[in-house]
Amino acid sequence: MDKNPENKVLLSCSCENCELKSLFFNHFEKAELDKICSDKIERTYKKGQTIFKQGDEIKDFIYLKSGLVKLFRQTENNKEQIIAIAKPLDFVSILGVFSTKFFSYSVTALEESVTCSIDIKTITELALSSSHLAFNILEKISSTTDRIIIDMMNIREKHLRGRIAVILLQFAENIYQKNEFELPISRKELAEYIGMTTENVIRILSEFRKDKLIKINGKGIEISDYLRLKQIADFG
Amino acid sequence: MDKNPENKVLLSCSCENCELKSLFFNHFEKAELDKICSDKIERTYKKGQTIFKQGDEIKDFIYLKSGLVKLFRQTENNKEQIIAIAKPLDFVSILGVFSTKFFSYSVTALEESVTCSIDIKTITELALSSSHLAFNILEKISSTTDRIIIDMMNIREKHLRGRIAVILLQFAENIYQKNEFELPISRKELAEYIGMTTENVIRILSEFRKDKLIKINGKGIEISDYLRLKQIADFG
DNA sequence: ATCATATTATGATAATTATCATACCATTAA
DNA sequence: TTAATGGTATGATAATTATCATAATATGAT
Repeated sequence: MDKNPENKVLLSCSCENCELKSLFFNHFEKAELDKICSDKIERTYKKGQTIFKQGDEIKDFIYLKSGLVKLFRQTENNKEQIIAIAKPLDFVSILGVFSTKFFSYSVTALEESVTCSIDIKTITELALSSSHLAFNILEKISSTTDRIIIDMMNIREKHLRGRIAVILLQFAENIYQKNEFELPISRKELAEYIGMTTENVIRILSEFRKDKLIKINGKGIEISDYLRLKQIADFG
Repeated sequence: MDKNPENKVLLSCSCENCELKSLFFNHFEKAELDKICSDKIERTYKKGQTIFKQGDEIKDFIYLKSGLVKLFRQTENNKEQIIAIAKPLDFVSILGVFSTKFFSYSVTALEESVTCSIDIKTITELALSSSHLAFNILEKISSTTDRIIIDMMNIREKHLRGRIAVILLQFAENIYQKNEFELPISRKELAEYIGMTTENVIRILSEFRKDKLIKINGKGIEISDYLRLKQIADFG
């Protein structure tokens, strides 16, 4: 595949079968779709590469076609917090994308990922000319941020074991749809995600292993006792 | 003022000067505005009254005209968490209002409050026929939920003293725009808001009083040493 | 390969926070 | 009026979590 130094891959238009289309552009005529297609830019990022940084100007409306990315921010005291992990069909640009000029968070790829970007001016004009599009974006963005808020509140009320259980189940159920998966982030990042220290993340994963709730092999996790883990996630 | 048992007050239409208009309906013709006005319902709630409950069907799109309300939810284990405190011009229906059928949280008035409701079907139809409206709602809702997410993450990384400092400054700066105000919620609710126990909220308020950062008189709070409180909010 | 660095791992200890107990005060119901 | 209730207040103790130290393993760069 042909790559330029900026990880920019201009593909010939193939929006016909894109899931983005069925989510947002169903109400468009072919001519309008072609316009969007010709304006969109697909970019490929390797694991660890930055898609944009906190403080960057918001130039594009970005959507994840494939792969997995993390949204994170730097706190006032230079600690990192993971806000969310986005999977295909999720927005990468959510927070403030239509209400501020600069990103309040960064995004990096956790695995090889492909994004689809549309110039923010173009999508804004489109949204202002198509209420269906605006409404679809509204629905999608607000359900995403709602999910983030509810998840954060659920995590907050739990002790460390409960937090780890919740997050493992989230990976198994929402991201990989499997009881066996490779953690896409380090223990340190896991800690930044659910508000605890790296040492305690490691410690509790070890406990879970000793308690035969999970099997661990480096980043590989297998959930061996789903029900008990669920119990801990809900009440422990 | 004329009240029926359901706290419903049907006012003669006076949307001309309503702030809602300048926020969302600038692009409407007079005829359309009149339609909205005739459909809208204003309701007055006394302190402590419920506006809607977690699990209720979402029938209206609700907006706070005056007063102060709290948005809160019941966790799996029947503890309450305050999600946000909404002030005039804020939405009361944010989370999931266009993406789910039932409210995932409750709202009650913290002081005498007036809401303006528009039937959810009506506003949905309007949003689907006016991209400007849809876009304005998108902007407003997403900036509100963004604020909630960032605030929650800021609170999370802090120790108890920092959390109390942050929340006191939030009341002073965002809600009352004064260094002296009456707390609209109890210590217990404060605890539910920032994820700590009631006893520790009380304890730390006492500490702040002893350290001459604030003056306390029941629910009355006066910030005496803004700079030091700010310091604690940022780094303590 | 070898060095440097980051990640994973575990224990000991310190710091933070929650829980339990008690008391006082204000408000409301009987 | 008294009794009951809920909010505020404070101390003692227990539980939870973070920090510090150290080491083994893995990863990446040269």
